[in-house]
Amino acid sequence: MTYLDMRPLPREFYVQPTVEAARNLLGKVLVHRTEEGVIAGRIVETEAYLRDDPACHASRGMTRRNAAMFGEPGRAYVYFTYGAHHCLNAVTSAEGVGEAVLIRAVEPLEGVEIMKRNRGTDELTNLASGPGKLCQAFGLDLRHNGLDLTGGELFIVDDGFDPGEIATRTRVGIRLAADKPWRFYLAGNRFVSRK
DNA sequence: ACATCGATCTACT
DNA sequence: GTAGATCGATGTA
Repeated sequence: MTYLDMRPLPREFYVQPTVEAARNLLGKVLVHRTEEGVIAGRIVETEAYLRDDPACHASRGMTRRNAAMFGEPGRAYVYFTYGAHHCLNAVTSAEGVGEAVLIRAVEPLEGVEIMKRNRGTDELTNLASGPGKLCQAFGLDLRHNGLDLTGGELFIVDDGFDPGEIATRTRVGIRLAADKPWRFYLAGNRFVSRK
């Protein structure tokens, strides 16, 4: 039994208010089928980015970079930033709105050796504890922008895990709308990017 | 055309 | 704790 055999969350899952989606994605499992093998990790930290939220890439209208955010829910929005890093989002809400959930951290479950190689470290808590690290560990880049998360390559499954207590904090690394409590993580989890 | 800055990470002090 | 990497998007001229 592998996470590959499990059914991806359906499109309807992503058609819900973005803050709820951010909370509901906690505890689910992100799966990437690569040529090297299957990589999977439990989502332990997310952030919501809303349409009328100055910190959201979509808040100033559609550009080539953020176009995927305005596409159908259940697709990936991957962007490149700081000249070095990629970040993975799941498009939520409804098509044309421009909202998404940033997947900030996962607990490595499967394909750990691949992740270690991709990241150049053996330390489990340093493999995917941050959005840039997560994409590097999972081998995600702009080629995956717009990919359908209900398909068979990159998807999210529910394995019945109980996320337990969810902590709510302000988002990391933003200047605008820094007071919004739209960051969520599993309380006490050691794989989050920050406590 | 040029300047600034970013949903980050690493290395170094 | 702070600086530097490094490039695309955006704002100003």
